[in-house]
Amino acid sequence: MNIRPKYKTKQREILLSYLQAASGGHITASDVCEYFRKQGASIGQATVYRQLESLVDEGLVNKYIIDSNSPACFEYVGKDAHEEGEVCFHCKCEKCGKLIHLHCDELEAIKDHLSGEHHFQLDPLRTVFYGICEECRKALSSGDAPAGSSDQN
Amino acid sequence: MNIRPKYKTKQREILLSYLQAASGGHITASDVCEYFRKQGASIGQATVYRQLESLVDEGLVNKYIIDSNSPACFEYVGKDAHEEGEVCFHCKCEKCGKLIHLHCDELEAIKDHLSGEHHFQLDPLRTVFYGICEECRKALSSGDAPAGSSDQN
DNA sequence: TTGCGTGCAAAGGTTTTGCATGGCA
DNA sequence: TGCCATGCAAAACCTTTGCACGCAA
Repeated sequence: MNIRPKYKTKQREILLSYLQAASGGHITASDVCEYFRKQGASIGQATVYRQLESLVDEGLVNKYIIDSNSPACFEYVGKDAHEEGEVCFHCKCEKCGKLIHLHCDELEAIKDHLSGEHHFQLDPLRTVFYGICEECRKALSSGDAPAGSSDQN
Repeated sequence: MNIRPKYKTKQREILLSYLQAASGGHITASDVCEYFRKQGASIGQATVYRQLESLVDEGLVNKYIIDSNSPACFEYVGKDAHEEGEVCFHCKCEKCGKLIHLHCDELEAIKDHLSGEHHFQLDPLRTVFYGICEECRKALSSGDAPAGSSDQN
């Protein structure tokens, strides 16, 4: 939550608009670099990481760490969501690696439960539910390997 | 959940007994290497990672990722918890690194909820709730940094 | 003009991989 | 004996850092 002076640079604007456009999706640092390349613009990876870090500090962007050896994901959440109690949970399929994005009151309730009963202040931003997604479960029960499985991360 | 043939090697046994002895604590790959060195035994880091991966696959050990650029932590959870329907959830304090074990019906209920409503089959063994534990929250709200803060892997 | 932001390249650290050897069953 | 596990070293990977230059204010 470092509020430091911010210049309005071209890189920051493009990055921010990209994140906003992809709102609800998950973007990695290398996605950002690729996007800039496609736009004909260019950016150094160091800048990407530094800008993303700033945006996370400012609360405009969330950072998710799904697995230790896959790159961190970023997602634009905006100022409102940050100030609101807007909570978002993530489910990660252990089989196909898919990341599912959930807004759900019942899940939010566990936040209160953990806080009230277990005195633990849940951080939904960092918490990822691991398990098996619908397609993979179907594929598993219907015999064997799903279509494009075998991946992971 | 790969059940592959397992040989009972010296390295595996020492590693497993170390993890069991440190049950409830969190251990990194380099901790393991150091432990072997102290024991007069030796092990290659590749073996450490490979064994840990196997143990995680078997459900004997859980893997926790606290921060993208700090090493992953491992913890022995045992076979019983895995084979029984006995569900155990883990809360990890992002501040002090403490790992809290929870047996709780309400948390188990989210398993059914995710399955019923979101068609996602939760794997409690892999899932870790991240957040702030009671002591750290108190320490944070009561002014500033807690006693031995600033740590965390 | 000031000093933050940028870019390049190199470093940092963790984790993975290839290949020959050793050891369990 | 057959195969898996091991160990070493090197690679791969994401991310951070140093330093000089460019650009916003």
